[in-house]
Amino acid sequence: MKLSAGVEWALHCCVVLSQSPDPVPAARLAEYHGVSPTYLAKQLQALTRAGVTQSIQGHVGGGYTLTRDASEISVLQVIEAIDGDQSVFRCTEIRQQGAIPAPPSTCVTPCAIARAMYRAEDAWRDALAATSIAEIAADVTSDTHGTAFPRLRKWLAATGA
Amino acid sequence: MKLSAGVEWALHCCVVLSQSPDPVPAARLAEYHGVSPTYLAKQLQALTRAGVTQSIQGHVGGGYTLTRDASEISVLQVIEAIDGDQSVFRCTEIRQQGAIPAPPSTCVTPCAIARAMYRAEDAWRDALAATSIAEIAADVTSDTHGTAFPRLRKWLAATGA
DNA sequence: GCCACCTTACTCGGATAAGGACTGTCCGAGTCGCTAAGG
DNA sequence: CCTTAGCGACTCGGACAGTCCTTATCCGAGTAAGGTGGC
Repeated sequence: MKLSAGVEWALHCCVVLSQSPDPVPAARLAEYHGVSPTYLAKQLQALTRAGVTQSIQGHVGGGYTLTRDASEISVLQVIEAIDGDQSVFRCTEIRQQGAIPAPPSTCVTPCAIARAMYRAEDAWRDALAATSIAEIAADVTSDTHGTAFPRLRKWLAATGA
Repeated sequence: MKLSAGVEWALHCCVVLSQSPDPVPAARLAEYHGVSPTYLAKQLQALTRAGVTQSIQGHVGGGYTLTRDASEISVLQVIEAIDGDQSVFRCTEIRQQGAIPAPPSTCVTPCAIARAMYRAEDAWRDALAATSIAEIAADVTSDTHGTAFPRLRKWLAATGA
């Protein structure tokens, strides 16, 4: 089990976008992070489809912006935008197959194994839903002693002009 | 992101093994669950490598048994045996790449994004580690009003004899 | 001088190949019980 | 009748293809600004 690399990229992009009032083009985000521009574009499109970001097409000052304040965007929303909102564990109901299949009447609730997996998954989702992009940005600020984002904004303004 | 189907199989097999004092061959487990015998064998071998099960080779009464009481085997141990114990989220340290790389001196700790992901993952692992195979077996018993395991043991004895 | 049109440059968007992991399979290695021959 | 060597059947174990999804890429669709020609 592994999480798509695009999730990491998308999260970093959301943090960057939270620091820029102006739209930022996909190519600029890719250049800033040193990743594939075309593949990053795919992730940004997914974010837009999920309503996390919005895009301004055509027009020189175009690019991507967040649709709402960074404090209103959770890490979980970004992950589900990229990776899908389907469950990590998928019960195939093998209890209803094989030599001694369980009668459907006893299968109105998920099997005990699936319940345990779903419980753990809920704990995972809760933790991710409780963390917002704004909180991560605040952590980055304290990690870098406030140096990261001013430099970022300066770079964005320089390349944008 | 998705969890291997082998994880579900392995969990079901552990529950079955917890109900059988005698070794159960891989082919019998596959027949009981209605899954591919050869692929299930692969999962059982992984469980043995991880020390969750032990195998008795040769000799007609051979097969797999649990290495310890089902209450001492957590769901997490089974998952890690099949799927590996590597982290779901893998930080590629893109903060140190691109246009404005972070100096390594500020990267002694994981970046804020990775920390958030690891926190959520710890919550997931904690929930899985807190659930044992014995608890799942107890849930199955109550789900089926105590009918499932007697029938299972009878079937195992019948086909084994 | 003013307006409308066209060209242009820039941006996103979806459809299209390559690589790797999960899925599924096969045959060889190992071990104990049974059989049969010899003492 | 007892012992022992050989045979056989059954089991696990690791090495080998097929298929789906992730990764990576390309070209087309859309938009607004700026220039140009006409009125």
